[in-house]
Amino acid sequence: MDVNINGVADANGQQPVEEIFAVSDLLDDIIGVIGNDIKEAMPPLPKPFVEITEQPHPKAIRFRYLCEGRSAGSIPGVNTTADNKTFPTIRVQGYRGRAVVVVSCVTVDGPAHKPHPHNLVGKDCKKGVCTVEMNSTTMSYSFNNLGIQCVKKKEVADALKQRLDIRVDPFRTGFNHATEASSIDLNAVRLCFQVFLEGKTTGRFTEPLTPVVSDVIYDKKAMSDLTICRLSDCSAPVSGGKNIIMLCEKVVKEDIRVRFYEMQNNGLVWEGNGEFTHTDVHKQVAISFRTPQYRTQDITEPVTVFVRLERPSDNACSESLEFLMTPLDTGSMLDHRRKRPKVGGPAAAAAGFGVGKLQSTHGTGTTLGRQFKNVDVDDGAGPSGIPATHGMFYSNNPNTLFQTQMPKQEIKPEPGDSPQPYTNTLPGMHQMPHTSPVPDRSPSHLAPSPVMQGGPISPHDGSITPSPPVYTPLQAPANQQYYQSNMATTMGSRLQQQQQPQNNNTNQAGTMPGSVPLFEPNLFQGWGEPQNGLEGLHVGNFEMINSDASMGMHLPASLIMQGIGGNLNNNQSNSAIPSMNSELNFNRLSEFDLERLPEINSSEIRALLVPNSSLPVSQGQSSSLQQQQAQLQQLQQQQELQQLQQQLQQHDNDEELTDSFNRLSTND
Amino acid sequence: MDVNINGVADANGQQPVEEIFAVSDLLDDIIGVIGNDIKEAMPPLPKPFVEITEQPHPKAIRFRYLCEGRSAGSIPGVNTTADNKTFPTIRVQGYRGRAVVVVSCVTVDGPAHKPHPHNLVGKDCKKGVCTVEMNSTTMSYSFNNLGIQCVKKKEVADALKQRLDIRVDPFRTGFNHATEASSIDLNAVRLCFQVFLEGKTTGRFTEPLTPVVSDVIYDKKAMSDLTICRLSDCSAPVSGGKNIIMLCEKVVKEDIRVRFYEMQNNGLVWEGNGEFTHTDVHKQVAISFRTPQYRTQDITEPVTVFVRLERPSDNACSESLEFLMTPLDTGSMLDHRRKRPKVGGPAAAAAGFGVGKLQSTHGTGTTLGRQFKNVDVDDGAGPSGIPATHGMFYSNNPNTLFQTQMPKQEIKPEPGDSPQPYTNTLPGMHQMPHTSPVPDRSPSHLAPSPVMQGGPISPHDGSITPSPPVYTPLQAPANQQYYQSNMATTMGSRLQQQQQPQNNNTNQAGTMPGSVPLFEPNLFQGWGEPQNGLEGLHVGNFEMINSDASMGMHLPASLIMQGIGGNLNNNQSNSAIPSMNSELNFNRLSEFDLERLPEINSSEIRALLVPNSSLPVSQGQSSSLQQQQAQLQQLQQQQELQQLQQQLQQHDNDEELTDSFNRLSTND
DNA sequence: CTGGGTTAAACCCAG
DNA sequence: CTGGGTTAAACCCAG
Repeated sequence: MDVNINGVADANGQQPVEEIFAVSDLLDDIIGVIGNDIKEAMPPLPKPFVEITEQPHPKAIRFRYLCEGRSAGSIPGVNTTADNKTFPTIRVQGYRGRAVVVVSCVTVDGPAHKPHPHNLVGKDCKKGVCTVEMNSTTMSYSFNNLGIQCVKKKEVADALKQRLDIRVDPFRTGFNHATEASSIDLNAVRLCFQVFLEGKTTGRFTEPLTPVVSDVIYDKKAMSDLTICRLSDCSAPVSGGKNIIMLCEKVVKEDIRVRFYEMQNNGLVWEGNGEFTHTDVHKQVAISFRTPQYRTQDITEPVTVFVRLERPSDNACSESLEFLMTPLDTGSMLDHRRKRPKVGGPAAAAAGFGVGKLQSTHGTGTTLGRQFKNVDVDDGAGPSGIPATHGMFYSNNPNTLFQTQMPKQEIKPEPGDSPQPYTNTLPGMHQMPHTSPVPDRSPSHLAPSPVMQGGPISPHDGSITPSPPVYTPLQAPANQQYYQSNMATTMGSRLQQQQQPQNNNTNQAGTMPGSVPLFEPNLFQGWGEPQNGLEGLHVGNFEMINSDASMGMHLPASLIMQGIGGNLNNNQSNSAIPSMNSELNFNRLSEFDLERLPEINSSEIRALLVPNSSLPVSQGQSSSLQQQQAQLQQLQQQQELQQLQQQLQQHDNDEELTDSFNRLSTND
Repeated sequence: MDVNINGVADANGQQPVEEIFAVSDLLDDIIGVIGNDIKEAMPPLPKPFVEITEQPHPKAIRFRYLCEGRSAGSIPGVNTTADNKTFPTIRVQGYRGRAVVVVSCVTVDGPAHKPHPHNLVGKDCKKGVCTVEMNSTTMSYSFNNLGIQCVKKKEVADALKQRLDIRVDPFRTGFNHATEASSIDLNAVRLCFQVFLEGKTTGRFTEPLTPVVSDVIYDKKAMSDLTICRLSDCSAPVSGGKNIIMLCEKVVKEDIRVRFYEMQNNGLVWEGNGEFTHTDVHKQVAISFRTPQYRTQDITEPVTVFVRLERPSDNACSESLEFLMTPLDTGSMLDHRRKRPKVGGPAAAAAGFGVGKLQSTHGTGTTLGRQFKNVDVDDGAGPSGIPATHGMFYSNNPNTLFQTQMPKQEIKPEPGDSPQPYTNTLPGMHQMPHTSPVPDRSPSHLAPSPVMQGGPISPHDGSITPSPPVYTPLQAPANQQYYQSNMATTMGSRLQQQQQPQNNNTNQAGTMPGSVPLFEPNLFQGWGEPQNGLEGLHVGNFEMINSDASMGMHLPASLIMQGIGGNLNNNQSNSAIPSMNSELNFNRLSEFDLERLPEINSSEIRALLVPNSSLPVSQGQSSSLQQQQAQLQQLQQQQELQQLQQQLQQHDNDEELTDSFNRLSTND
């Protein structure tokens, strides 16, 4: 096993970060030297853990249905930009050596995240989960082709049954939730990363680390931002009551507000709501409302205020548009008719003082009010002109963009929703309010050694993400850490995130008091299954986790593989090989066909590879030529569902399944 | 067989109509006396025919999917009102006696209307077709529970296969169109009525009449009218260019126009279009546009014009709203600020002269512009205030409402699209431009005999629909008959309709030169099937047409049944029985179970009753627990489709099917 | 091929 | 239960 003594981090961070680098590097090296040999001899020793160094982007992709018959795209990293694409990335801390990662979708709600029926699809994905071997030197992996293929409601049970079959249930929640598909939010998932380290036997990945879940990924389709597309008018008299139609992206008529407000010296000096009932919301995409009365009727010049959409349920809001409150005495406006008013920017230009003639003097016929669509994350200079993060309007800060983009379901602040650090740790990272510090856990290798940088596995491996996160906590006021820094600058939000409670990571230490006992020795073993026999099963390719053969496998932790070629057994040579070459080797690994691997000699495994179409649930769903009456069909579907549910709930008692497992575990 | 000599029609029509009554009644009686005995001996004799006395309402119901698991509703008659519900009704002319009707959906395009995959569901419907025995005295039937259950695109082929199986293909078009499901308009159907008269053998309905198709029925869901819901403003300066947002029902952005126009003394004096591109159409339900310049800038008082939506592809249009063109010199408007302008009605009240203040002085916060939704057909006093049918604006006539409500597909004028007479015929009825007159075909019994009126089968049987049709031809200018009367009154539009070419009815006479040979002796026999043997098959219940046993039946015309109870064999007694009683008996007829009928002794028929799930097409569509890759699944679906298509196209060569038919036809 | 708008299919609320 | 609005699932266009 290769030990990298190069502990000097790249000078790309602030001073405190670099100090950490040195310490963590040292610890890491020690672990690296001592290595696996002593790990098992000393169980209570600091355990390696997984961290997410680049979170998936919360809403960059649309979930795709299987029927769409196309790539589901690749989830980008949250810090992705046009010229620097990033991807969800994890790293194992406190360990060097071979390791495989199984990525699957889990439900948003934690801490016991349930298997989510949606499937991961892409290069290394089979049966809805992604399985790869990490770069065993950088101990990092960047998932650059992970798409989310959504299942339809009717197929939730089937999908979860499949997950059960491959025994992917990171938090051992079981599959009872398959019973009530409607309870599962199909518009949001988290990625769950389960890392398995190579154990005593070469090629067998028997040592599970605590699974780590990502931030929430929302279906871009389901979740449209609050967006004002157009206003029929950008001005109204101070007296209020002017009828205005606003075109917007999809809103929920019972949960939307048109808010007017005025800022002065970064302070809120007035606010008022557009008046409308929910019958005034047209097809979810337009609102006709009457303007509120301004705080005073006594103005002689137009006053610039702002309008935006707000969603009461989660305090989300749209970008703010400028809006002109005009004096009551409109007689003077004739003077302004042909000249642009001085106040305001483009909004004022289109304000028109209520006289159509003015608007007709500029504009091309396609501009009406202002149009904002697909407001870019990088658009720091938003049109609102509101100072970043102040009072109730902090979310106009581009850094808080994601805060304004929550799904329509009421979202309650939850520790797991807090942003994860997307990069290295800081001293306070493990000092969560509700968990004990872990003194012997230290981050290591915040930057890869020069020889590894831009290495073959992933271009983003080991790069300390240089750009700041562009989001802030979902519910800032509910966040204890939030007030530690009221700097909304890059550094500020970065610090803030790094000091967030790390609910998903708090359980990394198996010995941590009060934490969920995720490190019980038999945690990742099957439920109620005998453990004997499995140790002796050699599949020869970790790819097997994704093949049908693994369906009968009893421990997701038992990722059993042999080295294929010298590359992956020898980290040193791996890192020295030109990137293309080693990448190809790595890829080829996942393309191996079970049939072509001579190492496999278990006919039992092959037996399991035949599709289990004999299960009653797969029958009867066939749509035959006879059109069935609706009642009959529904009855059948209910029966199928019940059967499926029984399988999911009572799989331990299911003779067929148990038999398969028993046959497998007593084999080889 | 009963002969009704009572030939005096009810005096509910115009004079010319009554004259026809007398003639047709006489002929009808002759036919009734001579009866079936001589019919076959003298083929060219006047043949009985079917007429639709009440058309189905073109857009009253929404097609429902099977999966919606609910009643699909009942298609009302076109003349239905709140206190006088009507239903699609047919009548057989020139015949008295037992007859059954098979109703099925056919495609809109004629004259060779193809079987439409959508299914009829309701009381007497099975396998997607409705089969009832008519009242053998009134020779009329009112279908009061006919719903349309739509099939999804993917199941078009299956649905058509089922129609093939029950041999319902009124115009013998075959089922090749199942190959290209996308070519079938799933948002519109026609009802096709196939009447079979009792032949020589009692209870066997072997004499098909020419099938008759109804007017088009559109899916209410798919076809929203052009409707202006709101305008952000109802006035604009004569200079034009004022930005206005209009909220509307779903429109197609490439096929919509906002038309302004001015009427004076029933003449069009100005028109102009709202300026917008299709990026200004917001989510199909809102349009932001700029007002056109008025014909003159030189006005001192506001001028009332109209706005409406127009769909160029089919010249459909919405109701018209009033709109105020305001003088350029807005200085004077200060004088008007607190008083309502004299011109115009409600639109003027909301006009506001471009000053928000005015609007705020009235209105309640929920009214903005004007709202028009679900404009009722009976709303003769529309808000447009435009005189009926004049110049290009004839379609503001409430009588032309349906003209404004065509589906978005480009609709070309087609003879078959012309409205059918919903009641009795006029002298010119058969004198179509492109078909020869049929001298020996006469309508008969336009009104039932007094004893039958309000009879047991349907309360609407025999009533000469008293109210006028409320629609006009789809493409009035393209209609030759249109200009024969420029009265847009009730009588006028009625006359006009009655003089329409009757494409669907032109083929009623089998001897008509140039017409499709619909009365070839073997027209309704199976394709390429031997005809022998079938005559001898007694099923005992015409219900069999809807049972699986009939799948093997070879002639849709061979509706073979025996009388059940004395009622139906004796028309006289039937008509004398209290309505409930005979209706119940009639209903019970359709509830008979095959198993309970002792008459049946054909094991072959029973063999056919097992679902043909062994067909390859019904397999493989099962969604198994194994999530298949999209490509694989698509491939399989294609294969299934191909198999199905082969069955549909080459069913004559299909051994399995042919074998069934042969077994059936050589049996009993 | 992708992103993303639109239609067709399901679902479900309110009367 | 009905009518009919809304969501979820498919489809498909434009770049």
